[in-house]
Formats: sequence, C-alpha cells, structure tokens
Amino acid sequence: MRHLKTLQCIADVATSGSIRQSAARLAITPSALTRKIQDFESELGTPIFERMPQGMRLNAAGELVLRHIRAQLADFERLRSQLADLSGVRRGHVTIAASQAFAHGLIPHEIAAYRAQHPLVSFSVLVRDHIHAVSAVAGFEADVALVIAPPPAPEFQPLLILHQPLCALMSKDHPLASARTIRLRECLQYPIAMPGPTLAIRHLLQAALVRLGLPVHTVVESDSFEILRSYASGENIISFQIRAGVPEASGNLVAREIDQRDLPPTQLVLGQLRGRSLSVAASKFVDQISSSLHSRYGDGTTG
Amino acid sequence: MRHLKTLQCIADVATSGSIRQSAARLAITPSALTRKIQDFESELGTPIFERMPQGMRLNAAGELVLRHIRAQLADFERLRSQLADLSGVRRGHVTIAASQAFAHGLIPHEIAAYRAQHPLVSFSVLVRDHIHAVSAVAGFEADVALVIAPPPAPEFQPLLILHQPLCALMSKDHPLASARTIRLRECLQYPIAMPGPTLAIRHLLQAALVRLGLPVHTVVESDSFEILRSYASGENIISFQIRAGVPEASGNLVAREIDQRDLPPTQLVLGQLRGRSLSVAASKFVDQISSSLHSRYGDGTTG
DNA sequence: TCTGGTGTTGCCCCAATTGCAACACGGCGA
DNA sequence: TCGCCGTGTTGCAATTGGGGCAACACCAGA
Repeated sequence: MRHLKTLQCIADVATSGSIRQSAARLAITPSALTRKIQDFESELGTPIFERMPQGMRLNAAGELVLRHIRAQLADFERLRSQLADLSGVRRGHVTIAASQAFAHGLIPHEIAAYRAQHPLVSFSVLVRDHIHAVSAVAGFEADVALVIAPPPAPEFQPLLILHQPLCALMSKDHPLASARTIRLRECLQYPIAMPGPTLAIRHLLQAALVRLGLPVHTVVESDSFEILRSYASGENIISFQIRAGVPEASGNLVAREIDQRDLPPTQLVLGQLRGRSLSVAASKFVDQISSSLHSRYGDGTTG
Repeated sequence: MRHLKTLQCIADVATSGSIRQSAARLAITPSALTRKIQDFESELGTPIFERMPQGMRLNAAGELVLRHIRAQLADFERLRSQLADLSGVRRGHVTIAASQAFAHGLIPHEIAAYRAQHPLVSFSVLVRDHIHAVSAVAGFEADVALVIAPPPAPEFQPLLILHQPLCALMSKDHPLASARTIRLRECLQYPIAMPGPTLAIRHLLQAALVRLGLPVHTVVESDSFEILRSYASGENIISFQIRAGVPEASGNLVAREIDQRDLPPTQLVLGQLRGRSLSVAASKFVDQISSSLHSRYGDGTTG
C-alpha cells in the first residue's frame, strides 16, 4: 500500500537496526531509505532514530512512533479483512503467538480446520514463551496469543481461560501407563526428561518438586518438546506436558494426568491486546479455537 | 503529513459529497482529486464511492474505509500529542462535542482554564444534541462528548456521570426567586420560555408535564439557550436549564432548583469512544473537567 | 433542447523520489 | 598508527509519480 510504505520502512529499520540491511530486504537503495527516514523525521519535527556507528536505534520518541506504526498497519489489515468479508470471501492474515506446547498438535490442527473453510486466510505462528507471547501481542506483532500461565498484564485481555491438568508423557508400555491418574511421586521413581527453564511448565513442576521435597532423576533437559517427546516414547523415561498440548495421535505415546493434589490445574489462556479490535479473519479464528477447546476440555470461562 | 494526505482527501470528499467542492477546499484541481481516489480504490481492489450525477457517495465498503481513516487520523493526532509531551510541552488538538447547554458557561470556562496552562493546545467545540454528540464520538469526529441524558450506546464509554437537578431560570426580581427550591406547578403559573424539541431537557420537561397533567403557557419556544435566557432575564418569564449549564455570573438571572419530586435528576455524562485511547492533551482535559465538575457539583461516579 | 452541474480522461510539465557513486565517520585488527 | 570494513549520508542525474489545463461524457432540470 502506497501510503503505508514509509511506515513499513521505518518499522523494518527499527527491527533490523540497519539501513543497509533493511534496504536490501525492501529492494531499494540505502540512500532512498535514509532520505525517507529523514523526511519523516523532519515532518514530525523530532528525530526518531539515534545514529550509532553500529547502526540505527530508536530513541524514546521512536518507540512511540513504532508502536503507532504497528497499530496502523494492523488496523489496515483489519480493514482489508472487513472489506473482503463484505464481498463474501473471508481473506486476511492472522498472526498467533503460542507456547511451544501447542506448536505440534493443537495449532496446526486448528489452522488446517480453519483454512479448509477459508483458504484465502493465511497464518503466521510465532512460538514464544509466555512472557514474549504477551509482549508480542502488546507490540502489535501478533493478533492473539495462546499461552500457559501468562504473566499478569493489564493490556492482555483474556478471551478464553481453561484450567488444565499437567500430564505425564510416557510410552504406552510404561508401568505407569495403566493408571488413570498418577501421583507426582510415582513419576519420580523413573528417569525424567525435564522441560527446559524457558518452558512455562518447568516452573510449575519446579515449584511442586520443591514443595514436596522430592528428588528428581533428570536424564535429559530440553527446551524442545520434540526432544522430550522422543525420549518419553523411546525409553521408560517420563516427560510432562499440559493436557491440551498432548498430540491426539501420538504413536506409542500416552498421557496420564498428574493428581491435582500434587499439581494444581494450570491456566491456559487465549488472549488479545485489550481495546484492540481484531480483523474478521482473526476474530473468527478465535471463535473457532475457543469453541474447539471448550468442547474438548470444558471448564472454559470467557472473560 | 504526507502519507495521510490521500486519506484526508477521501475523508473530505466523503463528507462534502463533491469532488469539485473538496478540490477547491484542498486547493488542488478536481482531476488530481479524482485520480487520487481512483488510485486508492485500485490499490484497495474495491470502489469505495458511488458516482451519482449529483456527486460522490460512499458505498458500504467506503463507510468502513471512512471509519478507518478517521481512526488513523485521530491516532496520529494522539501520537503527535504524546511526542510533544515527551519534550515537556503539551501540544495537540482536542475536539469536544457538547450539548448546547454548556456552550455558554462551562465549556469556554474550562477551555480557558486549560489553555492558561497549556497554550499550545487548541480546541474545537461541536455543539450537538445528545444523539449527534454520541455519534460524533463514535465516528471519530470528536474526542469526547459532554451531554445530557445520552442515549444508551455500547460504544459510548462514560468517564464521568453526574446527576443534576433541572433549574428554573428567572429574573432575580421574580416572585419565585426568593424560594430555595420550587415546584414545577409554581413555575407554570407564569409564562414559559420553552426549550425547543432538539434540546434534551425539553423531553424531560415534556414527560413531567404530561405526567402531572399541568397546562403550560408557552410564550416563546427556541432551540437557543441564548434566546431563552434573554427572555427569562427580561420579563417575568421562566425558562429552564440543567444545573451545570447555568452561567456563573449571569446578570440579573437566577436559577432555582426544581423539586426532585417533580423532575428526577438528569444524567450529565462526559464520555469517549469505548476502547479508544485519547491524546495526552485530551486525556488531561478530561481529567480537569472531571475534577472541576466533581468538586463543584459532587455526586460524581466514574465508570 | 439547452444549460449548468457532476466526474473523468489525455496530454504536458514539474517536482518529488530513486539510484549510483563518492563521501565522512567510527570500530577493530594488524 | 594505519588500513580496512562497517555504518549512515550527500551530490548529481535519471526516473517516476502527481498535478494542472482543457476537453469530454453524462445526467437533471428548465
């Protein structure tokens, strides 16, 4: 879009921190980009970048401007989506920031279901921990976020809250696999594939372990659920995952809920930036994922 | 601002309904304006205007676009205000839609007090009845609205609600001027200068008169409080006004509250568009007017 | 049918934007 | 200390995009 091009350039330079780099990506010359920024700054009456020998960095005014630009671009996307909906076709782009727990089963499944009905809607999935997922939403980088135990933030508006038990992941031949729910103590009699410290459930586990004073035999620690799953399915190792993060068809992997006396249910929250109105495409995707989660796991409360 | 110029042109054409007229106002030729709009439409992929022999009219998509444009322009104003605040000076423009009741005393007084501290902030005052004041806020034409008994609208977010008695306006020599509060019945023994049907208090009065079954001797009816006031101060005629709309220093005019058994207190509401964030200038003006009204008339509740 | 209103189009021109190349400056390693 | 490579910036020339002028097509009302 013509009238947004300058804004996009500025946003790009702000994130890359380099004019030459952005110029290459935007397929223009550095000189043109420099002048675009200079013109914008002079129109605004204030510099928005600090010129460092290493490149460009936003100053305080620039942070404000960047936020404004992101909002403008997102709002324009919303307009396009609304216009497309007017003519009967749903069109648009949805960016969702999700905890890694959902990157394997839930998110691709929901996106596939949505795109089956609305093939002109495209998606971006940002895998972020709960902190960064919330700030992605706050910074207009993502439309919505699906996270575990989000940090309390006034600008993050929950659209759906589920309370989910943590599950132990294990091979279906595992001695514990016959039980319906198991105690944390039982798990710890086996080697553990421990979620890394960037994963939200790590902290929940940690807190419970400290509280119960139980020793842990960690054989592997990883930030990747992919890794954890493969360990859990291969040996008699146990790993952990939130209920909704357990893939439906998971080979010889089974999930058993941890007794809630050991680990209280965890909040699973789907949310957006407070006060922001989503595009039609995004808003309908929220509806779908909400009703899907709600019907599958119940206990949903909208707020 | 360069990148907003096309948007402003479109907004102008949308309101004027005529390319030639807008072209004259914007100091460009009609041909240039036509092409601007055509380019925008082709970029968007949809026409946003219907070309009629009488001029241009927005279609459904255009209504969406206009709303988007107004939002963008308002948001940019907010950015400028924030940037100015960064450098210590408050700067910006505030548009307030107010009932005519406040056009004489309250609004100019508050604006003067504000501008005494922040002379770089400018104001627009739109005098509108309660319906149109609310829709001005909803359509991004005004930042805030100060109205009597606003119609219920989900997108209108009250920032301050006062409950105000209606007052009878009369000369200070008037027989009723000695009383503290008076009954509606007493007023009607005198000739009445009746607010016109576009004024909100007319409907309140009307309802009470019908309920009490009282006959009215209307000598003049006017949509202008200016007119009503001059009648009330000149002869022994009585007119009406909401408490906060009574000018402080009003010559030989006095205001006496109507007994609340006859006329229940009226809502006086200061509000904005729900979910919209105001510019620094506007937000601080809201603070000032809120605390001013609150301390003068009490009974304020924020919601 | 004529007149006055509308928006639109072809052509021309000017000005704003871009690209290329050279520049100035700062960090870093030899 | 010097040279190199990185950064952003500037002069000048080429190009593009936007604007003005005049003529056009269309429609409503007299």
